[in-house]
Amino acid sequence: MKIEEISNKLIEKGLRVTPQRMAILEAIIKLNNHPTAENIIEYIRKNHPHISLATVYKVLDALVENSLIKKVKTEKDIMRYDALMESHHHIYCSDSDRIEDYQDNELNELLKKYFDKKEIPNFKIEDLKLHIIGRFLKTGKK
Amino acid sequence: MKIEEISNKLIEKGLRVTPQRMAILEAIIKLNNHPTAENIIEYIRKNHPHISLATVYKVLDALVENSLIKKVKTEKDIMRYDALMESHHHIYCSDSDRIEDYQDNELNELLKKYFDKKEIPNFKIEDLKLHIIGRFLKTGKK
DNA sequence: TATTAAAGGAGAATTATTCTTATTTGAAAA
DNA sequence: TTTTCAAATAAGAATAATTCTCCTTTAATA
Ligand SMILES: [Mn+2]
Ligand SMILES: [Mn+2]
Ligand SMILES: [Zn+2]
Ligand SMILES: [Zn+2]
Repeated sequence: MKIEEISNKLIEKGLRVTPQRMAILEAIIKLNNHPTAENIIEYIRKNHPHISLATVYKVLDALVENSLIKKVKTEKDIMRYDALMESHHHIYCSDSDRIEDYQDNELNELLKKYFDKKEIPNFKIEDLKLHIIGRFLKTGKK
Repeated sequence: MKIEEISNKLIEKGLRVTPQRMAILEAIIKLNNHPTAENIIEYIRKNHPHISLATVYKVLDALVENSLIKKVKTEKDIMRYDALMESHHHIYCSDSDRIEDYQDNELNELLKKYFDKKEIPNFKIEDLKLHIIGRFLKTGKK
């Protein structure tokens, strides 16, 4: 992803392009593995050592608010963020904090078809996210 | 659920039966809608006004540790708990904090069959939880 | 009833996040 | 280009959910 593509994302949403926003959005995209605010700050400080914690949190909120990133659900007291905006699923490792994306159109269609047929009374489905929980096998660990 | 059933759950796990544990486990079962620690304390204080916050958190941990309750994933900085231990899915309301259980064996079998066929490389699935996100319709609101 | 490891209570500490307020800055307008 | 100013950032204080520490109480066993 080029730097210009990142600033275009901000411009499209009517957000001012600032070095902080560029760095944070770039960090989430580059880090790629559902980083925490802490992970993002650590990454950014290499090139941008003076960024403020409060700015990071405010920028993250603004990016979520403007649909440039998403929050990831966890059962920990730490928020994680995701730059992949297409609706997708997650693989959760049950003995570490690793979270991987899982994109599978066949599954999406299977689910869509299922809930077209079997409606939930008084409920309008907007999104379906499967949490796939289990263990990564040690062979050839990523 | 009778009071004796609740103490039996504790005894089966080798946990000592204390009034605090009874009250907390009963609260989660009775409240039924994925309460927060705060919700639980508020409920319990009616009959048990002197329980300590620290105790509530410690008991919740012990109950999770011993598989008597589960943590519920949210994208908020507040933990929620669930007394329904069978593997099940959740309906998340996108404009409130409401979370409802969704139990559907047909869906479970569909998913199981799907992932028996389509394996994820180097990954052993232990559980599948669908997050159904959307809106409850106002008609006959619960 | 006595014993004792386990559990609870109280309040301080921690920590992720939010707030406040002064300062700076991106970008539109002149 | 310079001016303007709403919007954004920095810094540190505040907040709030949760955890910790340390002392007291108690459930279960003998
Ligand atoms: Mn918090
Ligand atoms: Mn917290
Ligand atoms: Zn993702
Ligand atoms: Zn549930």
